[in-house]
Amino acid sequence: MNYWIFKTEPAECSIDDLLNAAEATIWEGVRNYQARNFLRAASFGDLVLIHHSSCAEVGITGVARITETAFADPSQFDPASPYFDSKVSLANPRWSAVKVKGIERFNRVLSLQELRQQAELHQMQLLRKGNRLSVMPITEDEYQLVYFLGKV
DNA sequence: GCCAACGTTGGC
DNA sequence: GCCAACGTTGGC
Repeated sequence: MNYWIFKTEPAECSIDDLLNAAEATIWEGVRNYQARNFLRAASFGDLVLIHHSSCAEVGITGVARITETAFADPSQFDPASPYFDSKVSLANPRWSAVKVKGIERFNRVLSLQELRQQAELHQMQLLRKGNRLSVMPITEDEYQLVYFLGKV
């Protein structure tokens, strides 16, 4: 079992969107090689902390689970998609997607400021200055602490 | 809206 | 393969 943090702009796909979706939600549009490689490393059942970015209340808002491991991201082939990549073909896809299901919403949003106050979380990539990765691994201990804080 | 940090592109 | 220029991300 692995643990991850996925960033999302809530205007696009919030924790509530994930929780309200009848089916699993496709996590598409990742266009960074390092983030893509992390997506490919995700296993069925892995737990995912959902982080809201570029919004009024930035922070970790809940938990989701990987329900389908990496497959070719369909949006890379779709000229109508903002994630379209003209350099790929069906025979030579470049980008991957996974599917996730929302599990639960935290009782409050865990801000970056609050997370930074936890000495045990200082190693988290999410908290590094200038961090831009949208898919990041997290240790089990870090996950457990964040989950605890979110449910207080 | 500012701007630091970072990834990508492309000329050489 | 170097590196400057450029575009994007994302917190604040």
